[in-house]
Amino acid sequence: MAYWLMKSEPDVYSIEDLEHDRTEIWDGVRNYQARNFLNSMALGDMAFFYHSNIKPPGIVGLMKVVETNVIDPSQFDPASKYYDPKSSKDKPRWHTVKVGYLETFKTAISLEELRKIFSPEELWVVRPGNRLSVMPVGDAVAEKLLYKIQFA
DNA sequence: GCCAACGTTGGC
DNA sequence: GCCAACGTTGGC
Repeated sequence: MAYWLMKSEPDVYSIEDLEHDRTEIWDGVRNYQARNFLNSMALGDMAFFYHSNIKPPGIVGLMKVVETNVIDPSQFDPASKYYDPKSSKDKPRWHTVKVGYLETFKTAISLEELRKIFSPEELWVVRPGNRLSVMPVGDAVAEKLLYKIQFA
């Protein structure tokens, strides 16, 4: 089982929204590196939910992958901001996963805190200028995070 | 609101 | 295939 970190702007979709919806297709990723990570996810993988573009940004909860190889429906929807006219139904460009809500942490772990605990090599989200919205999290890093949350 | 980082696009 | 222009992300 692998761990991931997935970013979302809470104005667009927050952990509270996911708690309400229980499961949701993680749509709108339009970056190939991020998509490749989505493609390599397996059932039961865990993902940290990261709130971006908010004060303070940080990890706010945990979710799990409940369905893999989901074709992102927004790529075919001309009304969607994620519409991709270059994608076709026979050859969809954008696959994603469906995630399920697990928990919202009592205390979020802010980016500032993450920078104190982890090096940029350990955790990509603390890399300066990092813009990737889906990234792997190493087992050791994930365990540290989960341990920290337990005693927060 | 600013701006650095950086991915994508398109002209050549 | 190069690279300048452009657009987006996301922290501050």
